Amino acid sequence: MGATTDSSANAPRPLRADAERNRRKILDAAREVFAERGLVSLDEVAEHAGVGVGTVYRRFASRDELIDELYRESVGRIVSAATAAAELSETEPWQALVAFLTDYLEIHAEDRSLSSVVLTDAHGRGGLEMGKSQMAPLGQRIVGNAKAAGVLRDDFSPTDIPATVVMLVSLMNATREVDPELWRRYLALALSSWRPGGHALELPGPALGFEQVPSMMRAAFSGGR
Amino acid sequence: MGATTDSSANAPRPLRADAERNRRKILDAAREVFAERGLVSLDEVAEHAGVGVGTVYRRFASRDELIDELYRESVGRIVSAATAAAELSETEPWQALVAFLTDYLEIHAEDRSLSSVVLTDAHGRGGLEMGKSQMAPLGQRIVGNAKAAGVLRDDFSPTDIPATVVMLVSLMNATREVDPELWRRYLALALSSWRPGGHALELPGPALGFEQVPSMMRAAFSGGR
DNA sequence: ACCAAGCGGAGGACCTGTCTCCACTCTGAT
DNA sequence: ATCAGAGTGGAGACAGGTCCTCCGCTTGGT
Repeated sequence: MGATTDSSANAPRPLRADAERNRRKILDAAREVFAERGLVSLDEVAEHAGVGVGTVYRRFASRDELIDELYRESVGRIVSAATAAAELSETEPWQALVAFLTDYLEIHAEDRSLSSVVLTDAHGRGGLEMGKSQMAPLGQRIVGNAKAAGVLRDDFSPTDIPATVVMLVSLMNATREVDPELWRRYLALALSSWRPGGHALELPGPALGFEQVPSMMRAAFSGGR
Repeated sequence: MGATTDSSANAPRPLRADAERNRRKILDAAREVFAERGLVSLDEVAEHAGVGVGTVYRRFASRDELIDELYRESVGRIVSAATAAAELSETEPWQALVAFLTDYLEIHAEDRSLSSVVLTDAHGRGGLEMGKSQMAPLGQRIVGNAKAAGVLRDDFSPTDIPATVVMLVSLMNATREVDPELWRRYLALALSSWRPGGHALELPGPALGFEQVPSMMRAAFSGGR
């Protein structure tokens, strides 16, 4: 039963030292470049990592495999935030809702490509689906508690959360370069529209300057299609 | 001074009947296909129009030229809506704001590609810039009147309008197939967050069903990048 | 009946991204 | 110190997409 070097019987094979070093370089480079420029090509990741394309493709069969590897942690952080908020919502339902959305959007603010990985099933190879599927029930519980406590208008629906996330993340992606904190202003506005009877929150930051508007529009809609 | 057939001296040349017919077919096809699928290639426009690619390229030097031609009217409609709202805002400032945003977004709802043409300068050949430049002052006047009348919170900024447009148009583009009227719900929520002290409006339609959420997410973020 | 204006659409030029291949280099066990 | 074989790099094959040209054939208008 004893193996030559490793304990577990089905250990695939230890990577050679230089190979392991390159693997790390690739993962770090990918994390960095995906976070700031989106899901670029593996050729670009290779260049950023300072290795050849061949090296990247030998280590990761496809970009999707690399994505699964990279985003496991982010998905975990999101699920933790949601779980914590769901628990808090038993006693402090409004504060839990605010905290959840704030945490959730802060995580997205750190990584430009997170929205396409986490909010759709178009990328990755299924390794993240389990984590993602936990979100809906947690969201329902947070909304349910808030409504039961009377801090949300009656016609509020749990799906208003994802719809609002779409709007805020779209805005966030459009204003990343120009004012990376701007989404907080519109989150505060959204939240204040959800209270029954209306309940104006204080806005956490200033609006955009006039000269920044074209750049936001360009980032939001230049893609065409 | 007399010309053979036409009055104006610098008339370039009358188009042959079949050529004129094809020109119309191209324009109509482009309007239709741009409205429902975005700014697709001229090859696709040609196929949709039932003419050869060569015919399209002989008539329009580039896609941008075609765009200028097509969207002159839409820009005109937007400017009219804004002008009318700015005038109405002298006497009915809140209603004017609501009407302006509703009209503006309804025009966008009819045409998927309008946002990339009208809200950026990335498409077209400059023929629409004059119209677009009229928008900012009209918006400022509408906001100014609303604030003077006390129907907008004090910290509301004129640039909150374009930021909100980015959010609502992004949502609209993501929910076109699934629920083309959904944006009205979130416009109502946005508007009610703008009133001083809070003022909950009635929501004009239901939220999305749970099963429609993934499709919205996919449409919003599948692009990657 | 004639012929220039107009037509279609195959295909060339170019771009971007994915992935393979193989001559060479380097690691690490002996 | 040696050397088997794991690991490397990057040119380039391939796929898919857009733009645009070219030229033999068709058609409208006089």
